[in-house]
Amino acid sequence: MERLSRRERERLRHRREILDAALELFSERGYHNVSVRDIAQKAEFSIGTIYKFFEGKEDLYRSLMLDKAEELHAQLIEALRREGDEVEKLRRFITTKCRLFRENVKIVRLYFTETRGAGFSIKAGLDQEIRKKYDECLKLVASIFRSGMEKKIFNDLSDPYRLAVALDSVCNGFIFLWLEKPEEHPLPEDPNLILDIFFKPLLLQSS
Amino acid sequence: MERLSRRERERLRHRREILDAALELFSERGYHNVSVRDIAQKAEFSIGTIYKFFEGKEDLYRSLMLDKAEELHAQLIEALRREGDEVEKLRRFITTKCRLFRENVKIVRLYFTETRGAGFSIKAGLDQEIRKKYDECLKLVASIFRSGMEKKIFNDLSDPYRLAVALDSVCNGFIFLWLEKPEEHPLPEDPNLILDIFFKPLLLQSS
Amino acid sequence: MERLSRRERERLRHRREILDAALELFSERGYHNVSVRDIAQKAEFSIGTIYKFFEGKEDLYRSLMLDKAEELHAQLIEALRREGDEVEKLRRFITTKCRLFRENVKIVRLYFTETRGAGFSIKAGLDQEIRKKYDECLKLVASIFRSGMEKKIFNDLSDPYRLAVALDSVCNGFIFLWLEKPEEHPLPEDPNLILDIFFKPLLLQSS
Amino acid sequence: MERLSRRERERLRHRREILDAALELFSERGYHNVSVRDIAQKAEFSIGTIYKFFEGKEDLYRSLMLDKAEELHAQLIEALRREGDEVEKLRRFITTKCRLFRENVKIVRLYFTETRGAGFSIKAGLDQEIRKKYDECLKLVASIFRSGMEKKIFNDLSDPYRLAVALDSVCNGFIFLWLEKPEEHPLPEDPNLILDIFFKPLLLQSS
DNA sequence: TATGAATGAGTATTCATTCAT
DNA sequence: TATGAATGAATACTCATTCAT
Repeated sequence: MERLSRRERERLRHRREILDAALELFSERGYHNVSVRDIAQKAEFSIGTIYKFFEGKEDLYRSLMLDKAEELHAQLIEALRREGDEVEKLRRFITTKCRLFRENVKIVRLYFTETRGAGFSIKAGLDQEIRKKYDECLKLVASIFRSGMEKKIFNDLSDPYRLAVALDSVCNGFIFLWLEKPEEHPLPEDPNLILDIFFKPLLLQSS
Repeated sequence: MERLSRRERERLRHRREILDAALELFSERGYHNVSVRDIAQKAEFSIGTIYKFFEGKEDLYRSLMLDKAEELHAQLIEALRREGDEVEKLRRFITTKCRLFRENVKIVRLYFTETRGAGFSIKAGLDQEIRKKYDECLKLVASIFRSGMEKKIFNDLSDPYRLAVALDSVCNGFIFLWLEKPEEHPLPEDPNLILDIFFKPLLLQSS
Repeated sequence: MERLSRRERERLRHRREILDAALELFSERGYHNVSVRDIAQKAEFSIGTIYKFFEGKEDLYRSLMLDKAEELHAQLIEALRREGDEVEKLRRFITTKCRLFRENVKIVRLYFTETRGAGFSIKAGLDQEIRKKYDECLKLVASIFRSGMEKKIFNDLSDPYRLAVALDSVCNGFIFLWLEKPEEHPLPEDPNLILDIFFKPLLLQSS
Repeated sequence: MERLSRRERERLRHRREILDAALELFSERGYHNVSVRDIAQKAEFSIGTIYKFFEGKEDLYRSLMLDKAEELHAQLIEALRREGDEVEKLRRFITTKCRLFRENVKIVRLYFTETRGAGFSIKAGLDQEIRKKYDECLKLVASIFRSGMEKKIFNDLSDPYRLAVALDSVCNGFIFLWLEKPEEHPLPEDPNLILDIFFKPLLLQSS
């Protein structure tokens, strides 16, 4: 078991406090409309201290995004890896993804501006790292579809990776709907609401 | 038939040239990383001339987005309104959407940062106007699903609006894939590649 | 008798229209807060035409001030030169000065910013020319005091020029009062209200 | 006795240095012909530092004017309030006013452009604040005249406030004369030179 | 070690003036 | 001759970053 010195623990706590303040501000006003001074004030540190923890505004932003991205993806991947049959795993993917987004609205707003927005945002490098993690997830979902097809649980009507993208996209679509008008379009509690779109035929005369 | 004076035609051409230069730069580097000076230089006009055509940087951006959004949405809506049965209309929606995006990659990058990104970006008002148009499209697609259900062509496995969101999201998902790695993930020419995901059951033992 | 061609007369009328528009705007907003475009619009001429009449914004301003200054000083000097005894002439100076100011509030506002303000205003040259005219007036008033002293009508309690400055200053003081709060401090119709301050002793026990 | 920290004292010194540099430049070239960059260079600070001390160019100007106006008016009012009979007080008013102006030529140039110039200059609000102080002085002088009249020291030939305006105006007139040509028209050391104009009758045969 | 005063490059915007039509 | 589109230098102000204390 690793023990950090009090010094080290304090440092980490301060780092976290700065990141929390930054997230609050960035998610409210966007990267370019928040100054380092704003963050310092909100976190109740001096500007100099911010620069002790991060190389600059950009590094602070990157750290914020990567830290959270890592955390969220770790949870998502854990959910996908847990024991269970294919359908169960897909259900878990959907519920976990929805829960994570619900619990992390602020970072998600920023996250989507980055991952979905044009690649120029802030720094190309950030994008690449997050996309890599994102793709890891998608590939795990794809592998679930593939294994389901091999077990003849799923119809192989499309390439598994594309199916994964499709499933993920539908989740995202519903999440966006919820982000825009939370009361009008609540996030589905029941993953079947999403899964049925894939599992059941929409076209009746499937001749 | 309305005829514009030479003066008027020149003005419009110049306006277009400025917007084109701006689109090029904004899509490459993002709104905040492009200065009015950059745009002026790229468009080969003086800074003052830019301000003759637009009230400011923000107005220039808004004009760019709204002009294009209007154009794209007009085409999309026209495609949805043209005669045809429900399946045909959905196919047309997919092919048109994919074609429009393929032909307008640059604006689409910006478009997605705006419509899907956090609401703070640039100006809330723009967002609202574009989202309204966007929603108009979704509602038209929803009405296709609804009419299909009434005609018993489609299974009413989900709310039509949600189905529209799902279909649109899957299209977006594939478009993003293509945007990231165009060679690896070409945009499907055949709309059935997307439609089959909805039309055919993924789950085999649909007991 | 000099006759101007129609061309020439039109030119002068246009010049006057431009100067009138400029006076209106300058007196409302001040030299630096009025653009040549504003003047052109108000005068209903094109910018280019303004530059046909004046070398630039500064020249326009100078012309405006000098034209009016000449006109006003001409009237003042005429009033001082007209026949009459010393007391009559002083009365005429006061009434004429007050009337001219009342009738030309707009130019007077500008005039005072120039003549009394710091010498930097717009262009030192302007100042000099106007001050010269101004001083001409003062010297005429001084000569009235001097002649009055010689005729033993006036007590020679002070240098005539200084007396002239004093009389003029008291007029200005009352004019400023009136400019600020016209209802509260109306301009005296009766010149004796001002003259009595000089003519009668304020101190009673003039032992 | 209040002691300021070294930090605080430095700050105040820097603020004063900036104001001094600004006064120098404004009085030479006028508000609109001095840029913030000019002031920063003259004060040997960076532009950013100027904005640490003042909200903007206008605020810097206002601070400069109000600081000095307060200081000068405080001294003038103190002079008027000190013990003494009416004639003594008037003498003190004249000598103090002349001394203050002599010692503060630069600010006075600016002061007059503001208080006497057209109301549009810089910002109406400033004008109001200074005029209020100015009027306070005038009313104090008026009260001296009034009390003198009540004591039958002064002849009540005019409204006390108007007399105050007249006296002040004559002082201003002489001060302007001195500002223009200091050698030719030195500021009177002896206040009686001005007072006699009021105290003694100019008209001999006061029939 | 922590602070925040100081820096100055960078940005949006204005406007007097020119000149092709 | 009259026009007004085009020009671009100039300016107020911001903010990421540094560094002396």
